[in-house]
Amino acid sequence: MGIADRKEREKKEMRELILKTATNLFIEKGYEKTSMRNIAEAIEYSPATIYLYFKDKNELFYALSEEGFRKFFSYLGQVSDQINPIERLKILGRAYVKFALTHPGYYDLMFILRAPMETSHTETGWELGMKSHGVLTGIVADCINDGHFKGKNPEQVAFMIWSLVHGIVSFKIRDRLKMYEDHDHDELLYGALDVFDTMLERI
Amino acid sequence: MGIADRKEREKKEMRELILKTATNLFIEKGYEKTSMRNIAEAIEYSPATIYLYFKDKNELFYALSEEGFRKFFSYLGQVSDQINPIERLKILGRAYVKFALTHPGYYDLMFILRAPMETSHTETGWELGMKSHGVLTGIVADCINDGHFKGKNPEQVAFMIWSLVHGIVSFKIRDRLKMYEDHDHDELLYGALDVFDTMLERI
DNA sequence: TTTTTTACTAAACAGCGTTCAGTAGATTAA
DNA sequence: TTAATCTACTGAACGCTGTTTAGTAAAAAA
Repeated sequence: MGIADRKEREKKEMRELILKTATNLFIEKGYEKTSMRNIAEAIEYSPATIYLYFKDKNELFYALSEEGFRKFFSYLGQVSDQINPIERLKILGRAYVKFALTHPGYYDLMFILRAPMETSHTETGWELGMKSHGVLTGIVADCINDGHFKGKNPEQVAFMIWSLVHGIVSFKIRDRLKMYEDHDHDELLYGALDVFDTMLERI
Repeated sequence: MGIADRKEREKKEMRELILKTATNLFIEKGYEKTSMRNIAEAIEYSPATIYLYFKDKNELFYALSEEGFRKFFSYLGQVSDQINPIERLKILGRAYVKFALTHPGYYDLMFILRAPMETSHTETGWELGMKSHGVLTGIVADCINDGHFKGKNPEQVAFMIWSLVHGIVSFKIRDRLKMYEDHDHDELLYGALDVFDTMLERI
């Protein structure tokens, strides 16, 4: 049945169009300031049409965050296969920060924005998030095997490290670096990572 | 001129009433979900009246954040006068986390929420923020005097530490601890601080 | 007592997310 | 080919948002 095939294809294309347009708008204007009407106008359809493809604004932006998680995971995948796990940890931290600074819109959506998380956050996005976290816990486990973080709970260690990089980029993304006005931000961010590196080398 | 005095007093009282009501609403419902109409209804005045006392919603919530910064600074002031600066650092971190978990609404407003920061953030609030940051940099300076963080830039060290605690509480406040569902959150948060403590003892 | 000032509000504007009855056109069945 | 059905879409509305403005009743000043 070729007609059904074509219809299905068209439906998928429309979904893609909405998603692509929404992504562009959201990257240039930010999540909160991108309205369903904005998106509708950009694709030259009525706002109601979007609701035939996405349940509501949340679902639409969950789909976006899924794309974000895909990008995120590919960034973290770039960690070199350094034998020294502490070195891998350092590289992972820098990859994390680089992702956040390169795709602040996505990062905001994924890790900062307040959005009803009840919806199980689009299975795929969720799985990729878990997988990304697995990269970190894997390296932490290697560190512990190598005698680092002696007597520490691996989950707590991983969470501590994750919090550090999240804190760094959150301040930058949400514009809370006023007290460092006279400092170069990149220098401050990567300098903080350097300090942490030194601490990692001693535990 | 007693009449002018009374009028001024009444004006101040009205401002206080709006502020107090807004605070209550915002603490129980969150910033974004508290509307000017909600506040107006609660104080039994028309929405337009609020605009006679505050330029717009931003200014109203800047006033709120000022109160937040006052509370914040009083929390940080609680750091014991331990002689060992590393110990002071640990206590400061716990005070920070405690503030954020006790007043998540304020914390969100002060450090997470996206709001036009152009307005120089109500001088008083800004000054208290700087003063709070000063507490941290002061202790860091003491640490460096004691031979810790050798060769490191104090600002970068301070920012690193601040980022860590900010990251920890941000994940909690913005509900991003799903991957630690089976862990007790408090245990995770304070456990992460413990891990960091151990690292502090070695640098 | 009359004029002016003050404190306030009703109503509107333009935006928002979302829903729903209705429709034009494509598809299918007779 | 014609009639019936189904599909994709939309106009208009609902109730919400922050904000502005013209107008008013009461208080203060003249």
